Amino acid sequence: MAKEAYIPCLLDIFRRYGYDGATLSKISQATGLGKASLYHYFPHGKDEMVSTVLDFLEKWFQQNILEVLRGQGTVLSRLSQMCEQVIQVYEGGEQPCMCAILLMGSGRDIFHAKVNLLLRTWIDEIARVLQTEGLDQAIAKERAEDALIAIQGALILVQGLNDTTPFLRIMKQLPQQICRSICNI
Amino acid sequence: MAKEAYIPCLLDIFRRYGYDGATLSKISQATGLGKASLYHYFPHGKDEMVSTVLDFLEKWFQQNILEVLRGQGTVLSRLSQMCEQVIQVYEGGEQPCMCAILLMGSGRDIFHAKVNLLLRTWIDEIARVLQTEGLDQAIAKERAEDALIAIQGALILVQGLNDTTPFLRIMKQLPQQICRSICNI
DNA sequence: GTCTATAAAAAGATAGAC
DNA sequence: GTCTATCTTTTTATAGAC
Repeated sequence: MAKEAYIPCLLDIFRRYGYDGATLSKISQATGLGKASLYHYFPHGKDEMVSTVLDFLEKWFQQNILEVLRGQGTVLSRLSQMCEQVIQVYEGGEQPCMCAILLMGSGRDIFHAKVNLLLRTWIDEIARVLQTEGLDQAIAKERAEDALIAIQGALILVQGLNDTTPFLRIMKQLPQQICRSICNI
Repeated sequence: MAKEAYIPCLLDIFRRYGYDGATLSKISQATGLGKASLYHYFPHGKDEMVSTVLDFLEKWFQQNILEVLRGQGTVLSRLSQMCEQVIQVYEGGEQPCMCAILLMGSGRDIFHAKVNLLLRTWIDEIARVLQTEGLDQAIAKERAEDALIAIQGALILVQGLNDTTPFLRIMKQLPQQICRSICNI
């Protein structure tokens, strides 16, 4: 069995318990693998598991977010496609964001650089899309930040309220919201 | 020394390391108290420390957020005052939110009810303020949710970017944003 | 109230059989 | 590749002296 097969399970565990809360015992139980087997796949232990999951998510991000933003169609259409992907990956708001998870707790020191890069890349790409449609550079960057703030904030609130409604509402409104001066002129 | 004296230090530790990452060793080092002394103040261990911190934050929230929202002045002025308090408590975006911290990790199971109540209370109070100024009930609730989403999302983004600028920008824009149809008519 | 010392439990990690 | 067994380290918790 290839170690990639365990990524969905690992992702689930880390999102559920966080970096510090995801103990090897829990991971062992969830994957059905003994601790020794886990070290066979991931010689450097938990950190390597997180790294593997992050690499997977980065690839997913490249293929499903960046690709869509760089693709064909109007700005509005591209942002809508992005939002659909976002809804998918967070399972309609049921799942927290791995980036946020890693920023809370002692995993922060280890993985901050990767999370930082991913967030900046995302912001830059949204801003680029808005700019190509004539939006001022500074405004475009702020709008892109606003988009990520809305996504991350909605995911947090939804976790706290135990109700995904606000997340789905925000995702529905986001495309119009972000390119408002472009569409409304 | 009363145990209340250690609350700021405990708050700092939990915000920095999260529930699972905040070990007794770290807490011992940060407070300058031996482990046995910690159990003298908090017989039930870490959970009681978190509970004490949460009680403190709840009181702060009552006195500095709810009080302001229920106070004198225009809607815009009250929301502005709220935002100033928010900037204070999160130290201009440097500090993460204790609610978000507790929602990520295994502390979630223990403290979710308290976090949930606090978030709902906050939303309800903002919505109430907007309603008294004639805003439709459903819209007011969505706007209140939007406010918390903006705050929480900005705090996450700022942690990821290591730059508090977006948080301060969001806080500056928030009052106008939230009561826009009231002010713009 | 604070400490030292220590115990008990859990987590992280490895050796070696199959 | 997976396991049992074991080991080390860390974490949690307590007893008892001062």
